[in-house]
Amino acid sequence: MKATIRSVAKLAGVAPSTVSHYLNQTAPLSAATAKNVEQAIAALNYRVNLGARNLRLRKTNSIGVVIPNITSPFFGEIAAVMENKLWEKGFQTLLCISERSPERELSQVAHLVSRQVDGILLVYCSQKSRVAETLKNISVPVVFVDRRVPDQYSVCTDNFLGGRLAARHLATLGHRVIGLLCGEPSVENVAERIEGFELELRRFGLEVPEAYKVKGRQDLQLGLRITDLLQLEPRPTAIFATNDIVAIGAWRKLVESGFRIPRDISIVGFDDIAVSRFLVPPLTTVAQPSREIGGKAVELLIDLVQAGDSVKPPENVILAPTLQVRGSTAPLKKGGVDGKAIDGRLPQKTKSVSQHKSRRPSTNG
Amino acid sequence: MKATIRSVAKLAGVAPSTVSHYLNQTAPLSAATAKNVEQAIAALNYRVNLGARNLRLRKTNSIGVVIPNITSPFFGEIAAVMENKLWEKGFQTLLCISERSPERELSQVAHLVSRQVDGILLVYCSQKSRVAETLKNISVPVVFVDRRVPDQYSVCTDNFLGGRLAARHLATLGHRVIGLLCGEPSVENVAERIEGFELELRRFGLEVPEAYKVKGRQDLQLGLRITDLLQLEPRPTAIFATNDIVAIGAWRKLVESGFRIPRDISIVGFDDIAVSRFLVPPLTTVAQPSREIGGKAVELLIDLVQAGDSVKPPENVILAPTLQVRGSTAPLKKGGVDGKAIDGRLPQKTKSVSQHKSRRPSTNG
DNA sequence: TTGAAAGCGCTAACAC
DNA sequence: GTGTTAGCGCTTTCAA
Repeated sequence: MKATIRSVAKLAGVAPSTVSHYLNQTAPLSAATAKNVEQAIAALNYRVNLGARNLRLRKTNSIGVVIPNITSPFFGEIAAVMENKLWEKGFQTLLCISERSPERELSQVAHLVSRQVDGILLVYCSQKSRVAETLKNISVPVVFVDRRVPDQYSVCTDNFLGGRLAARHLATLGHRVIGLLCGEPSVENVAERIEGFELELRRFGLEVPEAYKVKGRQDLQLGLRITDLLQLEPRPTAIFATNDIVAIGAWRKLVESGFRIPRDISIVGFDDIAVSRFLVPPLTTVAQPSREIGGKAVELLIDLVQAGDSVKPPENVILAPTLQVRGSTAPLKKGGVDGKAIDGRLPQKTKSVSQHKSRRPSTNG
Repeated sequence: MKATIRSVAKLAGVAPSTVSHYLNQTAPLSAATAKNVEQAIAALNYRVNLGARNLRLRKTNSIGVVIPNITSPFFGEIAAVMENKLWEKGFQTLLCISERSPERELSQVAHLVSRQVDGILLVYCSQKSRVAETLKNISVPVVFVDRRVPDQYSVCTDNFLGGRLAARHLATLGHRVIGLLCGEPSVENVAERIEGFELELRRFGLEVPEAYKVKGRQDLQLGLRITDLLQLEPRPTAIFATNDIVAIGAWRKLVESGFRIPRDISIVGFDDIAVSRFLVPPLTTVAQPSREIGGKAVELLIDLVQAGDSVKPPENVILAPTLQVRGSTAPLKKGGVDGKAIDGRLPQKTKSVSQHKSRRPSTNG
C-alpha cells in the first residue's frame, strides 16, 4: 500500500497534522520531531498526494493548453515555450491537441475545466462566436493565443504589420508584378496579412490583380500551385506566401522547374519556421515572435490566476513580427521579364545567355 | 460558488448519492428523479470535479509524457501521436519537456508520480543506469520510448537495421568511398546505427576509415562539417548522416558550395522528418516508424495500467524502420572520382563533361 | 510546539 | 429506487 500522511505520522509517533506542518513548513517543529518525521518519510518512501492536496486547496497548479497541433513548427514552438515557462513557474501542463476539430476542442476545454485546471491557454480552431459562447459558462481564466478576441485576454502577432513588412520589402526591391499565394481569407490571421500586404503595396502605387492570387488551404500543395502564376503574362517577379510551408512548396516547385531563386523570382514567406533557414537559398520571411507570444501568454495567464478578485481588465497583446531578409529575395533585374516559361510540367529553358552567365560570379571566376 | 454534487442534490430534492448514480449510471433512477436531477444540473451549470472523483477512485485517467523536446520533428510527432491516442482512450496527457536536462527529467518524473498519474511514457535523456535506479522507487507503470531498457517495457526503432538499410542502399548503388557524419556514439541509438551501417558495408567488402568519420553533436552544425570530408582524397561519393538534421546541414553546405546532389555526391539521412521531403532533391532517408512507436507505446502502457495485478512480463518492442529512396542518392558514376575539390570555401569546378551531360535526361531530352 | 477534528467533492457499500 | 454513512489523503483552524 502506498504511504500516506497518516502512515508516516503513525511511524513517527506524531499526528498527521504535524507531518503536514513538516512538509509545508507551516509551523515550527522541534528538532527531534522533525528528524522523526523525516526518517519516517524516508523509510516509507512517502510522496505527497497532490490530488488530495489540490482538492483541499482548491488549486491544482495546472494549466490546460489547447492547440490545433504541435507538429507544425509554429505551434510546436509555442507549445514548447509555454510548457517550459509553466514548469518554471510551478505549473503542470495538461496538453490537448484539437487536430483542428471544433467539437474536440470544445470537449477538451470542458474536460480541462472539470479537471479543475487553474487556467487555460487556448489556440482555438472553432468559430470565434462559438468559443466566446462556451466561455460564458466557464469560471477559469482563459488567455487566447494567436487569435484576437475582443473583451477577452489574448496574445497574438500583428499580422497586418507583417503583411506590410513583406510588401514594403518587395516594393523597395523594385518589384512591380507580384503574385500572392494565400490561405483562406476566412482565417482571420491570413486575411490580415493580405490586407496589410495590399495596403502597403498601394502606397507604392502597386496592386495585385485577382488573377495573381492563388487561394487555398495553407499547406504545401498550395505552394506547388505557383505554376499557375508562372504562366501569367507578365510573369510575377516576386511572390508573397501567407506562410512558410506554402512558400516552401513554391520554392520547391521553382527549384524543380529550373527557376533560380532569387534571380528569376523572389519569394517571401511568413512564420520563420526552422526549416526556412535550411533551404538554399534560405527563405526571406516575416518572423512571428513565437517565443514572445508563448511567454507573454503564460505571464498574462499566471497573473490572472494569481490575481484572485483584483482582476485587471481584458487586454489584447499584439506583438510585432520582424522581417528576416535572407537569400530568397533580391532586387528586380533591369530589363524586365526573362525568357523562361512553364510548358506543361517541364520548364523549357529558352536560355538568355546573358542571364545564365552572370550567375554566381565568384564560383565561375 | 461552484456547484457541487451536494448543491445539485439539494436543488433536486434528492440525496447526493442519487446524483452520483445519475452521473455514473451506476443505479437505475425513476424517470421523475432523473429529470429532476438533470434540471438541477443544468440550472446550476454543474460539472463534476474530476479531482475529487479521482481521489476517491484512486485513478486519475492521466498519463505523464516526458520527452527531451517537442520542436524537433521526430519527438514532436511522437508526442502528437501519443496525445491523440491517449485522448481517444480517455486519458489526459500531462506533458513534461526535459530539455535534455537529467535533473529536470528526474524531478518531472517525481512530480508526475506525486500527481498520481496512472502511467508514464518516458523518452529519457539521463544515464540509463540512473533512470533504472529512479524507477525502483516508483509504483506506476513506465514505458520507455525510443530507448531500450532491459527488464523494462520499451518501444523503439531497430536502429541497427536502419544502419544496415542505409549501407546496403549505398553499396548496391556502387559507392565504394563513403563518409560518415555521426552523432556521438555515447548515444546508444547513434552507436547502433553506425554499427549496423558498418557491418552491412563489410558484407560488401567495404569499410569506412576513421578519417572518413566526422563526429559531434547531432545538429545542423555537424552537417556543415561535411567540408572536412570533401577535402579527402579520394573524395567520398556518398555520405551517411545519423539523422536528417545533420543530413540537411550537409545538404545545405553541398548545395551552397556548388555540388550537385546526387550527381556529385549521394546522401542518406535518418528519421524522415517532414522537411526531408521538401528539399530539392528530396532526401533519401531511413524512416523511423514514429507513428507506430507512439501508438504502440500508448497501447502497451494502457494495457499495463488496466492489467492490475495480472501484469505481463517486461517487453522490448522493436519496430523496423524503412528506407525511403528519394532524390538525394544515385548510382555511382563510372569513371571514378570526378575532378571537384574544395579550395578554401569555394569549389572549383574542373568539369568532366561526360558527367555533366547525362544529368536529368528527361529535362534535357 | 503539537494534536483533534472538520471537511475539500466525490463514490460506494449497505440499509431501507 | 433512494438515502445514510464513511471515507479517498490532505490542510487548517483551534485548543491544549
